Amino acid sequence: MGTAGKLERAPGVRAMKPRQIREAASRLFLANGYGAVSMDAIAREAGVSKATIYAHFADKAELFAALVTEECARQWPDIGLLEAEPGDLRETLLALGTVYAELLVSPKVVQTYRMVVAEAPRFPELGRAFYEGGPGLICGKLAAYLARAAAQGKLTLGDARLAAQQFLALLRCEYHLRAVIDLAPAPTPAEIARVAAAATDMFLRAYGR
Amino acid sequence: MGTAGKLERAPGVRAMKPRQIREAASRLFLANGYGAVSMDAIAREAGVSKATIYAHFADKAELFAALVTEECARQWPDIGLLEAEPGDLRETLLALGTVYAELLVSPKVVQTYRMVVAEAPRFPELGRAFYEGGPGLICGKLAAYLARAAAQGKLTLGDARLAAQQFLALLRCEYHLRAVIDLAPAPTPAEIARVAAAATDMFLRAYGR
DNA sequence: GTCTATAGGCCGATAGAC
DNA sequence: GTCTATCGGCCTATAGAC
Repeated sequence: MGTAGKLERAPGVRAMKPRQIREAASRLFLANGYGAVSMDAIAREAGVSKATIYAHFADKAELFAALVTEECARQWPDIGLLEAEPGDLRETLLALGTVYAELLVSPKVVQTYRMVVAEAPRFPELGRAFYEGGPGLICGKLAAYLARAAAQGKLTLGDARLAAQQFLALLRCEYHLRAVIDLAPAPTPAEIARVAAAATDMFLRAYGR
Repeated sequence: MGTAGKLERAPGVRAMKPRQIREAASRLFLANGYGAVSMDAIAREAGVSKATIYAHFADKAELFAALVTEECARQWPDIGLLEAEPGDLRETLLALGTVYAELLVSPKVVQTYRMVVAEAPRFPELGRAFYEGGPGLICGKLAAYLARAAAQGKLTLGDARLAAQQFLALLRCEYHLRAVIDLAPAPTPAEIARVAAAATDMFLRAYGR
């Protein structure tokens, strides 16, 4: 590491420019949208020349699609609690509900959602990437979890997938809408907790035993 | 009408160009987004010169804001059934649910939503216009309706506003998300009916007596 | 791989005639 | 009010040196 051979480079420095480009472009696109961001602006923000960008990405559309797709896969963590065997149902739903309701109004997710919605007609792959990396993924896991809980007699349900969609819809609620159309203010943690509790209550009153 | 005086014009012809501009711009913005539509394209589509557009609108941003704001106020009809005295609750919720769930995936509403979401950070007035002309309006009316029904002993609820939000959230469900991110296919009328029925069921199991 | 320089086009907005 | 003509600028993308 200290003595670099002829053909070596420091690992952190290798391919540094591409990373700078990705980060700068990602930041600008998420904040300003596809149409309002120029390649000049990205080059300036990344500290490289425009030609360097074109050495790594065919054109602006490809750069945009690559970055947003990447972002879609990255921002949905922390649903491990749905993998475990169903314990106390209310507790699990409340915990999942709080995490998910919070995530749905977080700046990163809101910005990514805006990009995907705005450009979905012109970049169809973004819609699929967003859905499958986010809402679709969690909905599938929740449905499986609910089906297992039902098999254990912890609740009574007809269609597990529908029930999962309903629970997630209750978490989306008005706060998500207000966040994506920029209607302040953002919900406080207390309001998030209230929404998660209300969703859990309603869900268990409908399907609990 | 047949004999036009010196200073008269046929009423349908008066101010025809401005209307052509509005219609053409509206169509193009809704289909392609703010950034992807040029003033040249609008002029071409409207059959007028660019200078004529600038005689009626200060600049592109003002034209866009005016049209989208207009569109926001226009597309939420048919909630008269919430003004009447509460009759059969299940019937009313099911009827409202069907209309609303259908509206939420209609092309016009989906396109308007995309515009508002995409440009909300740069045109804050759009978010307010959309919310107050659409979801906010209907939520307020539904909350009032539910409160009246509760006063008549038809259901038991804590917070009417929260309950209204929950019912509307259940109607939004996954179909709205899939529509706005362009994930085909659009739900069939049968699927819409199923969603409305499921929302009504869940709501009444939670709050009905 | 990365730069500077620039091609070539389209954009928003305006001037001035009618 | 409406047009034609045009300005200055910024945009995407590339050529060519190193």
